[in-house]
Amino acid sequence: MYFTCFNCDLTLDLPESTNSPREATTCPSCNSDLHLEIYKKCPYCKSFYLKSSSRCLNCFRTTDCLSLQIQPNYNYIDSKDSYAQATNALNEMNIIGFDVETNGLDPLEKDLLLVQLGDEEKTYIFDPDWYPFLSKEEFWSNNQKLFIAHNAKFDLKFLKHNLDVLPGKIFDTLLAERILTCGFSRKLSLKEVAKKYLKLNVKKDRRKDFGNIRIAYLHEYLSNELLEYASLDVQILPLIYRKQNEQLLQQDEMKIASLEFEAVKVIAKMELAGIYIDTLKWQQVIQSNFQNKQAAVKKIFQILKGSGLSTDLFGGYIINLNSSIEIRELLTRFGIHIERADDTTLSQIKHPLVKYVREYRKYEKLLNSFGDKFLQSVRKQTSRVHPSFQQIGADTGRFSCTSPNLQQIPATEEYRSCFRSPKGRKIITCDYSQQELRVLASLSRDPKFIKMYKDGVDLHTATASMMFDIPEEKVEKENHRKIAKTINFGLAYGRGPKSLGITIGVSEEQAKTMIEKYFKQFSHIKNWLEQAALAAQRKGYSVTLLNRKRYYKIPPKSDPEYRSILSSIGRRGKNSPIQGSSVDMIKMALVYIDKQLEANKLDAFIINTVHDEIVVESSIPDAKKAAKIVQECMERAGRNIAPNVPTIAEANIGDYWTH
DNA sequence: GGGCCGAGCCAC
DNA sequence: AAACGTGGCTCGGCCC
Repeated sequence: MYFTCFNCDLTLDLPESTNSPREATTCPSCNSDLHLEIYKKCPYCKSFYLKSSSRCLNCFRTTDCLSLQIQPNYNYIDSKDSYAQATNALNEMNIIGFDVETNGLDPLEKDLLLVQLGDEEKTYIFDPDWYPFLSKEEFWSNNQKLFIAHNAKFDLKFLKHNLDVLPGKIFDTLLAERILTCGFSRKLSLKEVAKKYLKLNVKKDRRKDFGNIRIAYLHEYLSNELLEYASLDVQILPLIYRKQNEQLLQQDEMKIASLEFEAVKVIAKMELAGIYIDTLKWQQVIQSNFQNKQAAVKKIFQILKGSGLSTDLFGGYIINLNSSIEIRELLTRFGIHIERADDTTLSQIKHPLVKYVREYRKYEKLLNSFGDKFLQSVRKQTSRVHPSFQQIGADTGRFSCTSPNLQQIPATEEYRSCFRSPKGRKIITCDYSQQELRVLASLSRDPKFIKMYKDGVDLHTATASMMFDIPEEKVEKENHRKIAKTINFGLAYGRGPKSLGITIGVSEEQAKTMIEKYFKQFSHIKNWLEQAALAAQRKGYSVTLLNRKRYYKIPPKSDPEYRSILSSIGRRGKNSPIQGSSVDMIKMALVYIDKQLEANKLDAFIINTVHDEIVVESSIPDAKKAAKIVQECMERAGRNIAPNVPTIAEANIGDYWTH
């Protein structure tokens, strides 16, 4: 039995009979009599991990991988009889593997070629002839049945678009794997997952096989081999499910998994719905920012000319204003020496040239990231964009978004107003008020912080009043309140005195004093943050209010980066429960909203979500009702996740996405 | 001509 | 003694 001293990291091999790990055993190295925990040695990577843990936190392997032989076995449905046989069998199954084959990734542009349903014994393969019948089957919505899919979002989008049905209960083996190994690994493909749990080598990606098939010639292309592989993909799903389900129970992550499995349906619908773009307005914005950029360029070259230095100061070619190297070089010629040419550095230099370079960059960035290229992802027929959300994109549980990333649209009316409602409809924007700070209040149970939220006072003013010990009416907005606000928001990031000092323009020493004043008032927050950092470093993971876990790779003490990695884990350990619990909350809200809008048969649907915000498109007559539902659902999720702190969501009905 | 990476910057 | 958390996109610059 191995023990590790958390004070000095010495690992001891002690006899099995040693009593409770928490007992005051003295460490022979540092004499610490605390912090001893029993460790097991991993048979694969030989590292140590907590005895109570079900898997090695270093390599994440379990010792109970099974080896199995599995033979493809399928029924290709080609008659009324075989269809009846298949649906009878499916009606009897409680665990149903579910997969589809398509000739492309975009459900709005490409075809659903096959739908495969079955268990580990047999797969029933349905071609498009059967969709009209299949769509009427009631097993889809039967809550006794669990549909197992790998990356269900993909299959659900094609199913919804072609058959207009969605399964009631889903288990997504990709999401399950992400939950189980969050922060440790991103080996999420079916191939990797099958290898891990079944020691099975699944053949290559099926997409390439089906990619070129045109639906009219489907039958000519389908070979036994193709169908066998399509069948195997389904047959292994229930097997993987059983293994992962057990792991989820062991790691106490069933609750968070159930939430993610409910949410995946909502995300699939949201991606299909897309968001309407006023492309004309978008082009006008591009035009105006292009002119702004040109104006900055003109100013820059005027200054260059006026300085006596010509534009060929780079050996005959004109300076590339997009190159930070060349910008730095240029500034050197003007007697300005900088190490980095980023905006924070440039913002401290008072020089007209620098001013216009910053101006140029600003518009160049907007034109590049939010220019013509963005319009390419707009679907011409409908003038809508259909971005791709990664449901657990960040290790904290947050969504990430691509093609295009709707979570980084500039928060200005100029850009946001391009995301509008089509004619005769409305946009509802609803966001949580200070979501992360309220979550921190809930996590830390700080009585003063919670009271401020219960009293509904201005949080930053009230914290300023307390930390500077002055009445609220004496709090200066640009001084005390600003400092309090900066500290409040910095808490969730593990921000230190140096960075705080730079932001509010005081010395590091002064910043340190202010943080001390702050923590003197909010000692529970101080304690919680410290404990969260320590827990992450010691246990190797953080947890959210719904027990979502994020694992950390703890380096060996011999790692030259050991100290810096460990403090990084400390900061992430502070941030992850806050950010992650906020994620739990908004995902729960998304599920509630989707259910309520449907239950009330409203012509309204979710079109976007950005961390603490949900955007819904609605018909005009339903808008008020929908907005009320959105707000209520968000607040209900707040009460569920953080019951000890009031959660406020603010809804706005308008013609476009507001901020 | 494509892949990769860091710099820089957009969001919350 | 420090050290601001989570992403995606585009570009320059370098490599093969």
